[in-house]
Amino acid sequence: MKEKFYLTTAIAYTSKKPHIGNTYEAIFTDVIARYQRLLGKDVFFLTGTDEHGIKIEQDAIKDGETPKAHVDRVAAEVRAIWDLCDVSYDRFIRTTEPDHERIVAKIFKKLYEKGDIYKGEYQGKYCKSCEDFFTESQVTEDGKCPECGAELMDACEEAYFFKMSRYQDRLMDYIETHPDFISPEARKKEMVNNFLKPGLKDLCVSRTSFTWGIPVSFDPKHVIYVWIDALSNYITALGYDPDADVQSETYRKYWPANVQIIGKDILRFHTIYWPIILMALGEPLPEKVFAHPWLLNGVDKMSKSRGNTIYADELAGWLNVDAVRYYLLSEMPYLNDGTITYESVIEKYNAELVNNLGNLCSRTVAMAKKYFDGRVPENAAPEAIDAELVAACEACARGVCEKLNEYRTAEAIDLVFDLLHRANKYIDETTPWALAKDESKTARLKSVLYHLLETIRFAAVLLQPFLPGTAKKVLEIFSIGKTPFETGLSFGALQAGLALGDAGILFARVDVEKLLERIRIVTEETHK
RNA sequence: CGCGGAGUAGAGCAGUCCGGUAGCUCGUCGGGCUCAUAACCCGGAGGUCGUAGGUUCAAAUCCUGCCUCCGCAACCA
Repeated sequence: MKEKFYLTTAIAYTSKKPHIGNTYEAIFTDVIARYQRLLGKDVFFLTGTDEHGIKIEQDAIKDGETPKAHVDRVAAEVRAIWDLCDVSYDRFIRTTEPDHERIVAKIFKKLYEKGDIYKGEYQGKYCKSCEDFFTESQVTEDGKCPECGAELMDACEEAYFFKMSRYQDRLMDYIETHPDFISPEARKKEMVNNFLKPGLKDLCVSRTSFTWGIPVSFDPKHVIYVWIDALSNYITALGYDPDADVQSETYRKYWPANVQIIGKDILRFHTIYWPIILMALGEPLPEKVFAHPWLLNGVDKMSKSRGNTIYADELAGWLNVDAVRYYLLSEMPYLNDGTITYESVIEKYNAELVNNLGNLCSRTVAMAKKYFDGRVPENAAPEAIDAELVAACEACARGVCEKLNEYRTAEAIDLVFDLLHRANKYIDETTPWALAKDESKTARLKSVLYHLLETIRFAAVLLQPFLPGTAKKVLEIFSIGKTPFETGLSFGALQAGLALGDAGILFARVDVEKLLERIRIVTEETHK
């Protein structure tokens, strides 16, 4: 039986259309999902949308919609962007699905009956104009509303709380005995030092200040607050039921998750509250929670109010999907925040996709057509330098797998592009155009072209997780489809005599200045 | 002394664990090549490796102090 691999993204909040930073998470996770499938595993990739809460209620009113219409619209936008970006999820869950709502209500009830959830009072500050509650730590230094700056009034609201402290020691044990559970390492220290060591406070898990949520079944003036609702998606999507004697086949097969990929902003919820909820339910914990950094526009955090938001679909429209994927994957650091600007995306596109990858394919296929009538020649007269190229391919394959196993996608994809650079250099070293002029060197010319074509095929196999669309096009030159790593990463698999397809133009060159100008004009129009 | 990360060429980064002539990409200057999408390949210029000390034959790398920037610090989706 195939080994399973279950991975999830955080679910996107359907308050507004997701920007490129949100999209990064889906693409990053997609790379891991595709990689695991190419390794031959039975992968289940879950993503979706978080659709309850006061913000959505408010945004819907602002847009003159019902909350339901609002989340339907935004969820469709999220899904359209994920689809456009070739995010190969197996299931797209929405927290407004009846099955999810039903199970979450049951989970809440079960935890209440176990005594993990109790009724108490939520102490806080309330802003009349924003109609929103804030905690002491959220308000401004002089005690004003962090949103609008107005005076705040003391407020207290009846609410249900989760007894976090009850599970604190068990969670500490788990973190200590599973050193890879919270990753990267620096993030683990933040969680342990800031929250666990000082001692956990109980978590407020219900609200009465809004109604767009899942009602507490035994006390319906309360709705279940985001944590239990949203986090549970990872198991409700698999058919988990807290009251079942035997869990569904899907759940038994895939849970616990091999990795849950999230943004660093919601680490606490996924490494403290979520594991504790699972412990309370008596379910196993995920193997790993991986927190990725953020993507900043220049030095600023992206936000609609700043007008500096970049969207994946717009960017893909200017270039193409794999240009977006390539930029995000190669430019995003492992720990620190990454940056994105239109200019940097276009420059990277020209330098690597057009000049390195695109041109390598173009020049190699052109030579194969010219010298060998578009057929793969045999490796007739190999020399030492060819072995170097083969060794580079094999080292690249090993390196890509090592890096992907550590979720270091930037370093992994860079290795492939290093290999492509090596292949371009090999052309200069072997000067096939000179060999072509001397009939006595035809055998050697065959070997050179064979090695080039095989390197391109090899690189395309490795590019499949990162740039699926491009990899597919390149593999089509060799008349092959999706290729698992096990069979694809063996240098020499390419058969002599094969008729090569047409490479065409993989990536068209872009004039940076002209395109930036067009983008500037159009974005000013649409984002007014 | 709350916890943690970072300061390396004009920009963006690697190297620091296991001290030994400072490296990569972009930009810039020059050369080569002509198979290719004016692409590709080679070379030059450009850095007191935040700062002050210490250890050492030798420090970007180890130790100590200081400066600067950033993340986290409990209900922010």
